Amino acid sequence: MLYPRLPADLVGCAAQHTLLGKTRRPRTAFTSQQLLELEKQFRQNKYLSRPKRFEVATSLMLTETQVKIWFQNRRMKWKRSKKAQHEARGNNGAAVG
Amino acid sequence: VMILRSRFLDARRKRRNFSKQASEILNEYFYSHLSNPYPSEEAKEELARKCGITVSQVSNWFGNKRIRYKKNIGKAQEEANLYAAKKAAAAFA
DNA sequence: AAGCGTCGTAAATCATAGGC
DNA sequence: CGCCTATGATTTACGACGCT
Repeated sequence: MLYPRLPADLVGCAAQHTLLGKTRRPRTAFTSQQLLELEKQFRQNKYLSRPKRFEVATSLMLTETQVKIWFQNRRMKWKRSKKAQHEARGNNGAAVG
Repeated sequence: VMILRSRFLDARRKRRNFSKQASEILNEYFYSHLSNPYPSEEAKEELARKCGITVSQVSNWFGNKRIRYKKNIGKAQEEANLYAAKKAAAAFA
């Protein structure tokens, strides 16, 4: 079902890891309240301490792993947006080609 | 309830479809690398330049394409044949 | 070893574009 | 015009690998 020869492990694992006994957590739709609080925490700290992570996870009824992953993803998004912003200044009207 | 997530945060999601030519370039790359449709960072940069879009957009395009191709092999096969034929024609020219 | 970091990705979902 | 599918972008969740 996957491409015959992918970079080995890249997709290979994602496709059938269920055979390893683990089940991937279904995609959760975080509530706006959860998102609001997570964003608020992120504005204060880009990285969460262990105790803070527990506190946030508990109050939002999420697992600590979900909170950890959310922060990891949020940092990547933050980085992308900073990069995009940076690039947008450099050319200020200049064409690419 | 939380579906109210939209309406204000999503004005950013304005998008335009890529040009016909850009789609051609991306599809040609995809179908000529079907056995490993994972362009390197360098390849993505070149595709982005040729298509006049960003590297992130190239990544998005390949992510969407891989998934949607797998989800409909039969239908996509026609597209694959189309591009294979196109490639063959180009080889003769 | 444990554990969190980034990077690249799958898959689901969102929101709009565009055809009819 | 509204409905519907195509399509680009965003959002969760991981595997691989890094470092400490």
